[in-house]
Amino acid sequence: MHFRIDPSNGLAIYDQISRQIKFAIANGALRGGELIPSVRELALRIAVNPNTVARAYRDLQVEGMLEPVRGEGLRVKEGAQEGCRSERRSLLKARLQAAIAECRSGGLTTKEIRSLIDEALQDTVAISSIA
Amino acid sequence: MHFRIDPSNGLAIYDQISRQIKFAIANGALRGGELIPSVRELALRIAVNPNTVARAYRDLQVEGMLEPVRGEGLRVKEGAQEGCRSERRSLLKARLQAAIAECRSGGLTTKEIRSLIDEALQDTVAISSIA
DNA sequence: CCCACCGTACTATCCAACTAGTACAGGAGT
DNA sequence: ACTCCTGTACTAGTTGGATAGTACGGTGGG
Repeated sequence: MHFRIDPSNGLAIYDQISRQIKFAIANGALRGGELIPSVRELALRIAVNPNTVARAYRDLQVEGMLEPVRGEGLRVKEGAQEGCRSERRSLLKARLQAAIAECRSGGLTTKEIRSLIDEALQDTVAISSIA
Repeated sequence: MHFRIDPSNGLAIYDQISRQIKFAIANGALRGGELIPSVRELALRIAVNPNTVARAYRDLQVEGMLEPVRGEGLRVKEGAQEGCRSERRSLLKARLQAAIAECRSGGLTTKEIRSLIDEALQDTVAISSIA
């Protein structure tokens, strides 16, 4: 479970946290029944205020992805993976749509957009292989 | 010159304004020597505070895209198009890269990302043909 | 000359997000 | 029983973005 928080991302930090946890559940990095990092530990790890992490966890509970275990922490709900997979898809699609819509309103043709996307795909391959 | 402002975009409003003006210069909707809409007029049109528009205009002056004309307003600088074109490219590429990077960190394969992108490209075609 | 408009500047206010610090009830492990 | 850790709750302060309102110097046109 590795986190990457970017304060200048536009997205609120607690949103970035909850998204990344959803993604981790979606791809099996976190499984049903497994305990997630405690509020204080995660806050320390990603250098963020504990309240911000708690806010993300609360959101995830409301959405039914996590459940509390008395005295131990928060656990990934059994069967949360399907929900996370479909939500991951729609979240990421919305993000791609927004970026592409801005390209269109900027006057780029579909062809030009495709070429930009190909560049970006290659660049991000390079980045993720470094990291 | 048509503007579309989305307050929940993550981007600050003044950034959205300056970006869209750069894009308009890039694709020739605004040409060198042409006066841009006044602070007060644009603010009224997009239902935003004049200060916010003024902030965007100030930024564009600092970046060398606009120049003041005493008593008349702000004018697109002669030869600003090239700069705007290259900047449009890098701004949009950065946005696409960020979206794709989030897909990758979410555990999607390049193939899955491509399929999502194709969907998004189709959807935004539909949207822009409506608008 | 005068009025309308231009950009610019400034202060005050509001709000959401985030930070900071503290406190509390409950269970685990020893 | 004691200590440590868990989530949760609360107040207070900070920051950045946006709003509201006002004011100023400069210019164009009637």
